[in-house]
Amino acid sequence: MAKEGKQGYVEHITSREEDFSQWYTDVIKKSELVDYSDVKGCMVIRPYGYGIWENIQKEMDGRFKATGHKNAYFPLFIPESLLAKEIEHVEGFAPEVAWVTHGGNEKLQERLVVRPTSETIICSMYAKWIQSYRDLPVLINQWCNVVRWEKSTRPFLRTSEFLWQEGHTAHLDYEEAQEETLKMLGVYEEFARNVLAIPVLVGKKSEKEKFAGAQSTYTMEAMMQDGKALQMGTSHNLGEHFAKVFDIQYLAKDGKLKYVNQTSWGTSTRMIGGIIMVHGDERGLMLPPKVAPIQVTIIPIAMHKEGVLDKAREVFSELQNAGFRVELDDRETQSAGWKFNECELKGVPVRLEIGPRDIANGQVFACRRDTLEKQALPLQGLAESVKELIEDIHVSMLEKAEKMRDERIFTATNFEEFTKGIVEDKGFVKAMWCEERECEDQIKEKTGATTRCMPFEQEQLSDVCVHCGRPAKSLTYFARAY
RNA sequence: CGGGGUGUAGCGCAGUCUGGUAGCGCACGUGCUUUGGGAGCAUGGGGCCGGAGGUUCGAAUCCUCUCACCCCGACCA
Repeated sequence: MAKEGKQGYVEHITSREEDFSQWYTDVIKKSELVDYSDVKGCMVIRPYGYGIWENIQKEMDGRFKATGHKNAYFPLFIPESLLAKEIEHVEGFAPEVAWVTHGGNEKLQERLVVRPTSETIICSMYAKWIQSYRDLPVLINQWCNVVRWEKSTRPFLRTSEFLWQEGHTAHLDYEEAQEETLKMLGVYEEFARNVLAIPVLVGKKSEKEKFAGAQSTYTMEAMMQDGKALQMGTSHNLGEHFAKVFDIQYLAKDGKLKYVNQTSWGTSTRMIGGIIMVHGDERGLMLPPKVAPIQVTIIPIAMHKEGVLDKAREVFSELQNAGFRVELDDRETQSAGWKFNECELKGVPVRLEIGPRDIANGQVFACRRDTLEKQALPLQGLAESVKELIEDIHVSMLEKAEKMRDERIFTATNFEEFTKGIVEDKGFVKAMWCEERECEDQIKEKTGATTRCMPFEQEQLSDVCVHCGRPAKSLTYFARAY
């Protein structure tokens, strides 16, 4: 933010309290994460924004390798007949698929859909690949783009085209598939916490909210600073459903022909939207150090003075060799103050200032993005202190997000409390629920909230269903959602 | 698809009510001085006012029709 009365400030960001939605739009544009394209609902991810995605990919892919998954690639186009094989699935996605009707000037015999997800094309291949129990499990992931022709769109949160990873596995039986489903949900949860510094709620989706064609869907839900929920990842146990449709059978040890049990799980560029809405503040982005494209920016002060630039370059090399993603901002065209503000807008975790005064004292001046606290760090052992600083930033960002989330989770044992939690306090509400669809619809209509997830650890809050008076079955989180 | 808004320089806007041939801030070019929280002075370049039609001597401004985008809802990672 600019100082009052100071001429020449560049960016103004709408206050979060004033208009969270506008704040979000301002931040992503002004920090150069994305731009709007000419095609409605498609975003241009600029290099700085893509850098976050690259780091997410790297971190997550490492985890997939550790759990034995391999990457592969399947086609962008899916023949209509293939998609249409699974009726529940096609009904779930039909309203939002993009069709290819022509190849060059010729009309195609059969229309193609641009994949909204790849279950069908992958299953059709699995049917060929899997013959025996010896071929199982199949553990494959793909990084790709998918297209869903959404009616209304928002950068990162809901775009016509988005980047994601989708894991597709095939297993011997239901139990093994279930284990895989929960294992990958666990991987996502750990990733969100340890990489994105976002604490999530995990649990099961209601029948209404579950994936088209899945036996059961599990989710991780994060709370944004305006109290709305963002689904940041899902993991589905598909059971034998797709196997029966696509005829994926194997010969078991006992000589019987059996259907495989499958899972699929995915996370997308939506997570970047989550990072922005969980951590950002009045100055702009605040990136968790593990995904920040630039972890440290070095800003030389009074660059023209003897030795300043040399020392800055020295520090740059030292940190780079120590493995940090570091940038030396030696542009002569911008003033130091301008660079400070830009760093904050773009959410760089650590800013180092090096000026004549610091050099004389054998130190650099460090400012951390999360608290904006400044401290002098001795040049001696700098890489180590920066490492500690960065680790500390991650921890304190996570703690802050955790506090923010917990403060806005309310418990309701009747509908008055429920409405208050959703409408007035604008948060998540924990309540007992009868698991009836009708009840879910009424809640949506009256409060705007949807069921987010049913947690694994069940506790008994009240015997009365929150709304409709039928016997309560499950503890459930409700919230408005993005 | 409903409800609300906005289209004027690269970005953000004023001007529209009450028609008179387009202005401000930032950004950009050049020169000098600056550089520890968005620098200063001087000087310069850039717009057929979203599009089409109409009214008028004259339209950014009034009328009609269109197109695009944004926000809030219904649908979704």
